[in-house]
Amino acid sequence: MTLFAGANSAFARYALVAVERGIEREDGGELSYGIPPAMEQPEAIGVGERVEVPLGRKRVSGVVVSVGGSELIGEFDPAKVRSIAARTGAALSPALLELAKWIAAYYVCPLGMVFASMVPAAVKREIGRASQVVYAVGVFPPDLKGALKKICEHLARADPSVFPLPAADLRALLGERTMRNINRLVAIGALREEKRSVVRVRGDHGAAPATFGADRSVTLSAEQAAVVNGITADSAGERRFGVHLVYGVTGSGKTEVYLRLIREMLQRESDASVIVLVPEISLTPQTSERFAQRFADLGVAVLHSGLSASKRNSEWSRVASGEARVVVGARSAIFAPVPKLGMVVVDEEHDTSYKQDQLPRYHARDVAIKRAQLEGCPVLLGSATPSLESWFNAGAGRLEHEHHRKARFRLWTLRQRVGGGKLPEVRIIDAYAERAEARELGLRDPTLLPTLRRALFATLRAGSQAILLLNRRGFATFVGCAGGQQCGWVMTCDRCDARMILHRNASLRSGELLRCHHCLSESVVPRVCPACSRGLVRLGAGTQRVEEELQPLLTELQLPPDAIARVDRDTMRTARDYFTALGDFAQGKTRLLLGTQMIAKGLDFPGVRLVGVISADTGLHLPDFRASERTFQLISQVAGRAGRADAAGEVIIQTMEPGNPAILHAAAHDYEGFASEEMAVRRAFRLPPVTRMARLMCRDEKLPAVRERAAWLVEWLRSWSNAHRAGLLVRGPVEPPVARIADQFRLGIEIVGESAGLVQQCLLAARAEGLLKSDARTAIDVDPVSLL
DNA sequence: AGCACGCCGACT
DNA sequence: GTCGGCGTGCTC
Repeated sequence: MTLFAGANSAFARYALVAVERGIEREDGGELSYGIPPAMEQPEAIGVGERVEVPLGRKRVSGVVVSVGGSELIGEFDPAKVRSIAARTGAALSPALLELAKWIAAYYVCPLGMVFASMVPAAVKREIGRASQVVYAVGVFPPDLKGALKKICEHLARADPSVFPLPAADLRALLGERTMRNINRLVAIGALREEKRSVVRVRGDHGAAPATFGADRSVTLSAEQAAVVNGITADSAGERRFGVHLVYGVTGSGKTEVYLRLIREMLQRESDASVIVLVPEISLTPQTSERFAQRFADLGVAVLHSGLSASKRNSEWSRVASGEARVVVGARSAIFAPVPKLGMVVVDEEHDTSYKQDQLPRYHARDVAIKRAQLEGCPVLLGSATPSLESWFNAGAGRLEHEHHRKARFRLWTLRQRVGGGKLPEVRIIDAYAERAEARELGLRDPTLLPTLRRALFATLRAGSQAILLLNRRGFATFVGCAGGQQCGWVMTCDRCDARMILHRNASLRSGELLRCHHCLSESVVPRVCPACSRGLVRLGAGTQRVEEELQPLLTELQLPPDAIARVDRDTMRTARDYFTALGDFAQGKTRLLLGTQMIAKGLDFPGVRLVGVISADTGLHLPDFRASERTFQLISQVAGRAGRADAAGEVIIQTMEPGNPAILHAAAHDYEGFASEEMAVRRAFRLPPVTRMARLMCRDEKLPAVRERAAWLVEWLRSWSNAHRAGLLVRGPVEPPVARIADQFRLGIEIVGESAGLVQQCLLAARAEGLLKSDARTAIDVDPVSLL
């Protein structure tokens, strides 16, 4: 014990801080810091508080995970313990802290990284927050005369609840044109100056005008009422946590069910708030407007990627203060700091955008369930095409012997469209057969085959609207030598093992360029084949190609070229572009919407009579066990856009595989049939949701290095499973379909187990051994939504 | 994630 | 002989 050891490093209290860096150690990676006594005024630092701490020569933010005495230093050299630099912002609630710990453990990721993504950057950096001087009534001195006396009489008469007031409001109240008298009153103590922290939003001129018509609270159908009443009853009483899967066909009025239940829950608990998650892409002004109108009295906050930093920060504080009791937002809105959680709604729960593809790789639906469990409230999962995970958890489509695992979700079904609307008629077109027909008609390699072409022509001529889906961007997906087999040259990316995609671009002299969709590199299109100097072919149509093919059709119909809107990632640079395109279509300004999966979701367009799927096969043969499920969902979702309300709609699906079960079931609007067939496949091959999976992806610039590391990991994981009798299946190293991206070779490892717990234990053991961590060379993905 | 320390090739 | 490559490990 050194006498002077404490001279500059001993503190009365210490804190463990999870810093927002990728520090990953077996103990979790929290670092110990001293708490300077002066910092604990007026209130002691507590668990969950956000702080800034010195780390190396930088200052980083973090969250206090525990406070205590010098025992928190552990083995670390006490002389090296530094002091917390600052307290920033409000503390995270105990439930959010607990949630963060669960995410860090379940998704095998550093706790600090979880905190980093729980609070938006704008909120952390306090963008738009300023301190504002406000005035409160002080003590009036007895012997005042003239103007000052009058002002004090005025202040005494005023409603005390309006204070403290900002300067401008105070001047207005007192009818003073300048600050002169107010400043004099401050000087003598009749008024007190205080500082208050406010978030100012630049360029915010109040709520957006309601341009989409007033939201009317309609009478519920018997089915809807049964669901609302059932869930209301189920979540009453002591144990309110429960997961409710609302499976309802498109147009069955799921949203109205959510709205009623939200109202019910908020009425039941006057201090609670509700979080509504929607896929980023469907968070349109129309969506948020519906909530904003229905819950205008309770306050609605909308969190989406299009918000300015200051707006995001102000919405966040409206949520935290309870001023907004309904929060609508995409994935990260599940971390909204509501004072008390009354319910969570996850709309379109099957949507893969709920899974974050960067660290921490969490699934917002599953985080929502965990948060609801921690806070003791119900969760609603809604979809017309539930993920097989949720379907399985709801006990639907299970075999007899699988019922020993009790259904964790309650299933609620809406089978009818509200207002008696009919589901659209779907026609499957054999693309192979119709191509022959097209050739006879003299059409050169068309993307729109005769049936769809005729239907589209008729629809547009009749003044109706149509939607065309092709889930592929660009003009052509294949640029190669016209010599075919004799030469075989194909344009590929030199940094990735993938073909480059041809994009038309009018601003270029050549009018086109090649782009790699993996590393985003670009290249000019060679004039001739670099290998043999023959010409080039451009095959495999994308949305741009369809757009070009549609132009003569529009001319024939005497429609202007802008009667069609192409909606894909290339044309929609910002959220605003997307909203504008959908808005124009909803108002009938555009007649034809052509796009990728972006157009499959979103809002209802009553004027749409025809939906065409140009190629149902695009995603069908990806080497991913969910390829069928994805295809089924995409076709079902886009087909649901046709003919709502009173008018019947038509859907035409072009495919090279007219007998494919995913396509047949989607065409028959038969989710349950599809689910039971697909579940049989998953069962036979021991794939999720029957089992649980985690996937590791190793990356390295050098191929032998990845091979060695992946092989070594596979070995270790297998021997761990054997030693612990975990029965895990470790598959790999598996070469992914694109084996090299941006000069990084990739190799995957799939870990499949009977339960999530077994898979997690294995990963945590590997991490504790120091063999596995998420870094630039290894990605850990628990419950992956894509294996590509 | 940064940023240091530390051991092997082409330069003055 | 040195300058510098990025591989490995620590940051309280």
